[in-house]
Amino acid sequence: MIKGSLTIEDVAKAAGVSRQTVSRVINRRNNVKDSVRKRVEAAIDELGYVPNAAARRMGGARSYLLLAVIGRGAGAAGAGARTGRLPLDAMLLAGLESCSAAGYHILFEQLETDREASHAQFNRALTALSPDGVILTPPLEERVDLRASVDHRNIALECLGERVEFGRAVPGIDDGALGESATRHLLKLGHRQIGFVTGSSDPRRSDRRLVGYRRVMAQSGSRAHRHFTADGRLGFAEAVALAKSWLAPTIRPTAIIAETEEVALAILDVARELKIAVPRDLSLLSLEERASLSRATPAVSALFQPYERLFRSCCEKLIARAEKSAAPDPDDAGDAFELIERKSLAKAPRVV
Amino acid sequence: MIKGSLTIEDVAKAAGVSRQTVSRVINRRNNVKDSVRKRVEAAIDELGYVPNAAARRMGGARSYLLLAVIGRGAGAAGAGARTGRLPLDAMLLAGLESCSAAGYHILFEQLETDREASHAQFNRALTALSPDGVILTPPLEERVDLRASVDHRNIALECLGERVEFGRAVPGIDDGALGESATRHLLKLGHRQIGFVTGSSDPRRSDRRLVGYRRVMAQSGSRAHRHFTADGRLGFAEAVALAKSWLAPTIRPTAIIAETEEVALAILDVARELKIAVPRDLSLLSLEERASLSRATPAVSALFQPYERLFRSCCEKLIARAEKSAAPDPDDAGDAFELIERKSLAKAPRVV
DNA sequence: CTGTTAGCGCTTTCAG
DNA sequence: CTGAAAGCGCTAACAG
Repeated sequence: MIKGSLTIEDVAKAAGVSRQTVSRVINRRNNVKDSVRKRVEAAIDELGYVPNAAARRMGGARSYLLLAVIGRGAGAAGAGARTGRLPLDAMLLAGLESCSAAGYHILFEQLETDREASHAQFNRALTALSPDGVILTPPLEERVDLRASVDHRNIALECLGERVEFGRAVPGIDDGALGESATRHLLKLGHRQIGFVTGSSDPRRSDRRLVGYRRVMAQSGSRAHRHFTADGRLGFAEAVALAKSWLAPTIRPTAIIAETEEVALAILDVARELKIAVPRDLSLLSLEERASLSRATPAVSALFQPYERLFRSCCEKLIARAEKSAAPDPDDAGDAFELIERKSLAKAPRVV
Repeated sequence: MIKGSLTIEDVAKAAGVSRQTVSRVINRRNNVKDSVRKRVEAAIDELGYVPNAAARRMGGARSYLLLAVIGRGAGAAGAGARTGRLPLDAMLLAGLESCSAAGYHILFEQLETDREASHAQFNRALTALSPDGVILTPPLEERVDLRASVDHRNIALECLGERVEFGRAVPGIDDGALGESATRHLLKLGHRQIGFVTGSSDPRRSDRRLVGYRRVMAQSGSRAHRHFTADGRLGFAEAVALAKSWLAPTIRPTAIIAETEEVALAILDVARELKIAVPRDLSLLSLEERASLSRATPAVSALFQPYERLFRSCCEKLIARAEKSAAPDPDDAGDAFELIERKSLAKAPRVV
């Protein structure tokens, strides 16, 4: 049988108080006498009462729901994680963890491609669910219309990361800094001829990374970025061809930054074929982290954006705001990027 | 400003009907005159009205929510998909797709390890969310206590796949059949000396697959399964050692079934080291599909369970039940397993 | 500190 | 076929 649903009323009766008092207890209000609170808590435990989320929402309070929005082409497709995309599985798990700890729940919504249609879809989700917070994942943070919708409904919003553009802080992961950071790392190892191979599924992000790379290269006085750079979005085959055209001549890069795992692995293959020893003759750095990099020979180092951590942090901030509690310690934000040093990085060879 | 929330009442006024009629229209009841229905629909469109899910639930109707439950250790951890686990990202995307098409939403919940605690957590989620349907993912379908909870609340339940055990159909993916199927495939290619290397994170599933393998091997009259089988759960290092001990001697398997992508890649490495040509001298079949298999040399074939499709099918069934509409065509269930033939399979060599 | 009174937005009755 | 009434379980806003 369906048990007629255990309600706040049942608990109130059992504890001999009004349901409002029970409500105060479950919402951790501080205006309840300790002895009463204990009595109520005991009743809750004994009956196994759990407040109903929908009813709470109806009461005019929070919905205890967070909404994470992803674009088409985010995450994996088919079998295994595709390259150049969001690590959805890790993000989901991170979200579940931070939410369940606080009694929240997280929902995902994947937006259609069409701009207008996706906006409508977004609005629909917003009003149907009335979440307490929304997370816009890359590259959706650029969608001003979506941000406006959230704002208009007075819902808390978070995006993954933040960067400075034209002197202003804008939401979104700092791809430029990633490009810079990777380039600097290689420069520090003595490399001057550093190449950059794109491959991400999002050309705008590729461009920003490329800009960061070029900036640092120019500053360093190297001109390699004029030769060893691919401008457009590259498929796997083009990446291979490009790598070959770079690595076959005598004057070639001593280090390459690969935007994706796939491209990194492709370059590794090309190097092996051309009998260029990695890392002795060629250093390789991937801007995307995947398990397969650690199993390659040699294992490929990666400098990457901590999506999982960023996502978790978004959830926590949103929950904190909803609970009106202090925001989680910003100190634990950690580094902007994570570096996993494996076997593909070495000092630049003496002779180029 | 918060727009005072567009309600069913507003639509009713705009269309000049009672809110009950509007309710009937949005719930696709058939007892509404066509002209009235059109008027209401026009009003809905014009105002951009979207029914609030929480309120609908409160009205005593469906919640339009599906709950997918996963165990600890499911899905990926850290960067990139771990091996021997659920392709969570693909499942999430599949779920989002089938749900959003029907106006539903799907939530995930990851259960703690402890049995009792996880049961409590499950119950909490169930009563807090009151979902219209629940999906138990492997290996949770074995948890009788969870199934009972769902049943008790009269909530629809689906699990990934179904198999026969002791003559009865039980929920859960048919791992035994996967083992059998893989073995048969290799047998058909003329192989007799077929090895099986485990590596899954779930020993119970490994065992079932192993049993299937052994059954078919025994039927075929081969005794290879007595020699080329690993019984326990293998880590990567052990898998490598095992593969070496098999492949070094003159009498060795001509084909190996690898339970995970990781193990498959390990065997590939060992074979290369030992100068055993794949697939000429050794065929390799992975029971797990990952993108990296396609990029290995040679690319590794895989016979695997269609988690994504199964998950989607669960969502669809649940929604159909909630809508009391006919269940989706069972014909489109597709094959039990999917085979991706790549370059690692060949006929058995003449001489062993 | 505690209880009372109103709803939240929708759907189930049940009458017309 | 349509409308009116009642209430889902909870929480704001007010009284005490």
